[in-house]
Amino acid sequence: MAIPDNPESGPRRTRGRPRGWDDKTAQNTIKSLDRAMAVFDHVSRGSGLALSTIAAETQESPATIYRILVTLAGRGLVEFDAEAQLWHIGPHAFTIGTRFLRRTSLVDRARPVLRRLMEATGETANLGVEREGAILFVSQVETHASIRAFFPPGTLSPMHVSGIGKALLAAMPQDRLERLLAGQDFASFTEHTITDRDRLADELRRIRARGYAVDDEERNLGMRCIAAPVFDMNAEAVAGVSLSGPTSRVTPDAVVGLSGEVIAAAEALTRAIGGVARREV
Amino acid sequence: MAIPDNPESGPRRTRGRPRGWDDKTAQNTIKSLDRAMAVFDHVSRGSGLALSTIAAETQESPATIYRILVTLAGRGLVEFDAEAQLWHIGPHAFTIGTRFLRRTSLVDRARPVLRRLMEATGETANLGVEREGAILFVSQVETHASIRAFFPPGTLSPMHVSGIGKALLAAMPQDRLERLLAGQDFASFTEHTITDRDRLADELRRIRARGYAVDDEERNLGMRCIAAPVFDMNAEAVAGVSLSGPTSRVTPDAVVGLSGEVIAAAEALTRAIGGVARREV
DNA sequence: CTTGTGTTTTTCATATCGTGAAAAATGATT
DNA sequence: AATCATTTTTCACGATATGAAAAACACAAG
Repeated sequence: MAIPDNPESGPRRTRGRPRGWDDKTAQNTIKSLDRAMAVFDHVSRGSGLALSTIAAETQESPATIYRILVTLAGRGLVEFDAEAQLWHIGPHAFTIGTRFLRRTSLVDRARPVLRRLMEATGETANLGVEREGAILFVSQVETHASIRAFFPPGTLSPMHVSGIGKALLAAMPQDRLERLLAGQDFASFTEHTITDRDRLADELRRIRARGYAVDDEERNLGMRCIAAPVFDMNAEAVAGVSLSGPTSRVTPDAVVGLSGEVIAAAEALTRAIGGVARREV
Repeated sequence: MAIPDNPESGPRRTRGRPRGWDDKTAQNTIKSLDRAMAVFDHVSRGSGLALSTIAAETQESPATIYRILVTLAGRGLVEFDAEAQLWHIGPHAFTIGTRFLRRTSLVDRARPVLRRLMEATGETANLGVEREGAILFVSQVETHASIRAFFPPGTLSPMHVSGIGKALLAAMPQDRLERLLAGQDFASFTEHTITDRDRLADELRRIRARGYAVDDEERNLGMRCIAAPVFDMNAEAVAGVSLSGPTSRVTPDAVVGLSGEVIAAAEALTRAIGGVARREV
């Protein structure tokens, strides 16, 4: 299967581009609009909020909140439950929000995240998804170092020997986990491969606890791998981000520091595809 | 919109309710906010709009548009594609929008059911609810097959051309059915679309008899769909589960077998949300 | 390299319009 | 009825959103 990895392409009619498009330009924001959006966000989080509650929690005057809500309600972005006198997120917010899906491709969104991760750490960054009980590596940004982990996009790997695979297994509901493992034969690749079901269960517990998985020469001798899960809109783990490098650089000591970067990248990607992390649910 | 709302839900201290909550109170709206939301909506509709385009189409000054966009971008509601210099809907809009679905546990409960249905049949499984006389597809588990039915969550479809729509119509009390159909124009999508009121009545009788509905290329040529209704605690059909796939796989012969799976899934979901099927009443 | 063109930002002076305090309205509670 | 806890509305003020125009910018053409 060819992985469509289209780097820079398409129309490029760039004119009048400003220099810094970081967030320094955040001086030109409209204050009142920003505050209104904060209220919008707040309402969407809660499940039925009273006007007074919102006012208190957002530190705004009830009058202001009232006008914001009425305005948003006029466009269906929020909704008023007249029975219970509570404000909810409205249907049109859903309609607008789902329009985002039209242009979301996990792979495209992952590129900048992977690049940043590689640049921050100097190691090869990977993106993998689950396909038929195995991990399919779909995208990658390679390090510049001459000694590097190498496995091209398109590679398939059993779940129990890949960092991403273990990260996904650890983030999975129990029943689905069991169904997936039922079809596995726990093939051994190196002397470090986990081939025992109980040891894997232990490992998954550990992964859940610390938030990232490590493939410690379980697939290839001399290669270590750190991975974290990416969640979709349903808080289901749909992909994993990983960092892979030679054991000489990715030492057990280094893993601790690198894991932070990997987790941050996974979280950034989760946000970029409109996902929500398990714990936010 | 008939999504079962959990009646428990927090404080119910209803006081100081206003009289008319129609739209007469739309005098208290905030002008600038409303205009900003119009821009937001506009951006979400388009697929990549230039600042100048938005300004022209919304009749606002470029400067204003710029500030609105920068503000919204600060919250991830819109996004700026620096390559192409185009504005898009942002990931956070999606995040907020999907929170609409949390108002009901229906979607959450449906996930495992849909997944199992997909795995059992190999075809894409969908969940839809009725909203304003149309079917809103709110959740989906896609098949892995490369030839697949595709319509993203958030899609709206007239009731008479969707399997779920017909299943819901068939499970509806007569008076509500008539009220709903009154507002329909029976738009035709393919040569198989049912555009005649009497033929639809026949079809609904057939659906009631066998317990499932079939969309036989009535919406999209080459796509067949099998659907069954999901009931809430009041034995009202509040949602539908469907299976959709290409006519090459979902043949008339296959429909018989698949329908059993669909009905089972719908019944499982009915149980999962504490509903009761019509006949159990 | 210089000039020209179609963009996108920033500046700035102006009056619009959003704001909060407080009063009025409203329905639940006693 | 009277009281209370909310939610609307009113009102006067000044913060701030606004559009025009100028500046900054990228690219194309000369």
